[in-house]
Amino acid sequence: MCANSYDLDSSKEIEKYLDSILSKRSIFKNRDALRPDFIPDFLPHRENELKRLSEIFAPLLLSSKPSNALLFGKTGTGKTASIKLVSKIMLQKAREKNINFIASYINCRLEGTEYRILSSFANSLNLQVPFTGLATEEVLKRITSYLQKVSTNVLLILDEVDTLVKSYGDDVLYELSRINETFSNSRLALVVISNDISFKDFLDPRVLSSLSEEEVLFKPYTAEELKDILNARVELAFNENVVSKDVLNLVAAMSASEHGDARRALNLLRVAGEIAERRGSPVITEQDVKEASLKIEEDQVFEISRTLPLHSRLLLAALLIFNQNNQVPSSGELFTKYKSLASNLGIQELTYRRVSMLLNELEMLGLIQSKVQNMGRHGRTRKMKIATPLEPIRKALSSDVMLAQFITK
DNA sequence: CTTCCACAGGAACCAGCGGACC
DNA sequence: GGTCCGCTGGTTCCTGTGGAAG
Repeated sequence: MCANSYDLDSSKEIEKYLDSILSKRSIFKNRDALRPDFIPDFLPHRENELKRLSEIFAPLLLSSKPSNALLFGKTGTGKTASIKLVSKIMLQKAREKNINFIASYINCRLEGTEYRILSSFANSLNLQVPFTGLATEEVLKRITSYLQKVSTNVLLILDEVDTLVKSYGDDVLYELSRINETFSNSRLALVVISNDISFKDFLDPRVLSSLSEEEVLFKPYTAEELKDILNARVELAFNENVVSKDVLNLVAAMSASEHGDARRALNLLRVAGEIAERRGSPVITEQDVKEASLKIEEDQVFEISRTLPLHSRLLLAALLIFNQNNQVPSSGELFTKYKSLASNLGIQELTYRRVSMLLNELEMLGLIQSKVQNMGRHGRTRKMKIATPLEPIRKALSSDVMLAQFITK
């Protein structure tokens, strides 16, 4: 009985809540237009780059071998969007004219290893390859003999290739860049995208010369350019008069100061929209934008800390304890603290060497910050501290049953 | 000027897993 | 069923180093 009336009440509550949401006119027309994987048909301020790219790869549709290309630029400068747009249009053209054409997009950071990149490539060619068990060279061999057999034109896009090169070297790039020599019936053009120009230093000169037959540089957007991009996207994403000029300027200015990253600007706008929507407001205010900016950072920190592996979380907890007492520990002191937490929980602690690597990873994630300090006779050490707001970290760690006991309010 | 600390971080190696292939 | 493979997540061993103390 009791449970029943409870159910009744809460279902009424939910209904009321849903009604109130549905009755409100959403400020969004198409929320997805602000998502990072959305590829618009119009990319402002990338006209030159788009033209270059289509010139470079047009020969593929005439079944002749085009140059390989190297695309550079910081994150959020439109590299991925541009090449995806070009390949999308090439695909349409190829279909119209009945030409064999495959565009294969692979993100090297997400795939992670040489083997997975090649097997993902194979799968995109409709060539089934087991996800483990084969030698990497075997996968490559299967790909080449398949391409020899089917006779097609392939645009292979390797995004964020710097992460691959830094941990595995350029072997795969070398093989792929000369893959055309091994078959005569197909053509393959390689597009390599990197956030980091210095990655060229890691390449063998032969690989470099083959990859950089064409180079396209993507400059960061200025605040003015960001405004145009936002404007174009606001029309797709929001209903009329939701985003004022002032708000748009603010978003553009905030993002331009963060290296002209369009992806982040769009994300900021989306989150600000969601905040306004939840508030029941018909328009986005500057306050919403500021709140959104804070929320984005805090959510990121929370999510990263929550999903860290056990020993990294232990390290973070140890550092949090120091920071809460306004202490900035050395790496050695932090290690000692970490060991005591671990033994407290009956967990086998890792070696100092490994811990040192985990700390580096935490620093790469932007969670912690270290400063080398020389103490002469007393050696050299890194002073460690948390580099983000403490609250989301505290929240993430105390939601962990095991760690909660160490985290004080 | 030399010494020497408290680490940083590279290199090589290992165990265990899931899986392919013959 | 034995041998090979890639990959993760470690360990062991080692060399390198800035600058205050001596």
